[in-house]
Amino acid sequence: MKKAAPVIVWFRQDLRLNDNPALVAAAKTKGPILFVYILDESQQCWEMGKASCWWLHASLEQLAISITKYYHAQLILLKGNPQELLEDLIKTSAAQAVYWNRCYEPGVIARDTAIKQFLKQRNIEVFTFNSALLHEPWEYQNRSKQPFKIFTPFWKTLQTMPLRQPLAIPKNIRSFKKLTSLSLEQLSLLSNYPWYEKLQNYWQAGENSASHQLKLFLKSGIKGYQILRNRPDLYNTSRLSPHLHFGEISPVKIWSTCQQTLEKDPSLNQDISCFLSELAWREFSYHLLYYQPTLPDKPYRAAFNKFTWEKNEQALKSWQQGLTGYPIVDAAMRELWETGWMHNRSRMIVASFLTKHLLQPWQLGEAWFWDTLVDADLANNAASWQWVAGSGTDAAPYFRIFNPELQAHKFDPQGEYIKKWVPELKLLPINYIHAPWKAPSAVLEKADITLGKTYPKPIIEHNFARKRALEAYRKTQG
DNA sequence: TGAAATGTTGGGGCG
DNA sequence: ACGCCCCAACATTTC
Repeated sequence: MKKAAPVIVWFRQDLRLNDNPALVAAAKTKGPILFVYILDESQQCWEMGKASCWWLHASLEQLAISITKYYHAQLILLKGNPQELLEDLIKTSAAQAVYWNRCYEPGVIARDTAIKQFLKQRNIEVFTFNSALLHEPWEYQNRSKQPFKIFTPFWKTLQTMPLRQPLAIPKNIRSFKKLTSLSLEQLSLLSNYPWYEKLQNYWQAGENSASHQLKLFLKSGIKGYQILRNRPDLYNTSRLSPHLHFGEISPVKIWSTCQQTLEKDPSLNQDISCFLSELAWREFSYHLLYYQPTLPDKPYRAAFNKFTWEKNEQALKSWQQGLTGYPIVDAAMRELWETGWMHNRSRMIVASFLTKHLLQPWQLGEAWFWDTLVDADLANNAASWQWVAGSGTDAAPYFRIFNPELQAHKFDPQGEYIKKWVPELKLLPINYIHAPWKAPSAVLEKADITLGKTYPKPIIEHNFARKRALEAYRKTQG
């Protein structure tokens, strides 16, 4: 029998061996496999944020370990222009086919389409798969065969669509020997200043960790999720977002594990359904981005093109640094800076504050999140900012302006979230911790606080901001 | 996956 | 006992 030709498995945002369709398909060829990751420096796609770079570095390290452990093989690391690097690799290895799992950022789609065409012209086979989504963005259709614009019918449709089972790690594959690779350090994903060391206190990248996190969540976080997911002071969200973004775990795996958990404990029905609907929001974002490639830059609804934002560097900076004088906003922004992540309720509150209280363009908030979040994801980030700003489809209505003080009382009733992230307020009694500007001077003094010195006065007054936003937003109607 | 303004109701104080 | 007012509690409307 003729010996099977070598094949390339090109890892991208699928940094796992479990449930990896491209890897499974490549293994079936029986040819020796080259495992490759290419850091794209061809400027064709959205440049990664700094927190994402840190995560990628850690995730690649884990993937390389897994590949060594399972296959006694090496993950080849490269950087530069993917098309040129693949061409070189094919020349030196005599590989006959390239396997990859699809990505969905508009720039990446364009890049991959070109590479696929380029390779096919050279008689190299290309096989691509869905590993990152429950269903392909183009597989969702509403009753009139159009893309969805509203979440609820999208979610209903998703639940009726048959879903594949997760795939096991392929065994007994042959790996390609004699390779040259850059070292992980040579990818230069980490900056010289080790700011990111703090992130190591909160996160462990890699598919083992992702799978462990899912188990932990289903064991101790899912019960009561429907209510408790809104509490930034508690640990009741899955925190799987960065793992999902880099493909360390697949949504198919999450879905199927949830179904298994539900079978064991039917009383979790509401909570699991609610959690899966959050996964569906992720799908919805990808669906929107696929049909609206300008989603990250331009308002979905054209009426917002003429919106009169009040650009203000100082206001933006106060928001970024967590110095707005509104404890819940500041706690959230500092949580982000410290951990590279922010609770979803907090994200809504700070996004509402930036776009509505401060009237800063949502793109500025989006850019800050892009740089600082370890789970920064083009589709989710863009869709979510537009949702809050009101410029998206099926968005929050323009008049929905969060009152930071009320939100704080509702979702951080004991003030624990504030105490954790805004420690200079920790001595304030609960009835003032969410609104220190209301505290009598004796109370402030006792709590060791001087407003304007140890903690800022509110940079904007709520009622004034609310009315100003309503006025500005009203013009986008009709 | 709001908040604020406005409207309604009903119990209690009081003349 | 009755009408009147107050206002909390809840409901509805508006932004």
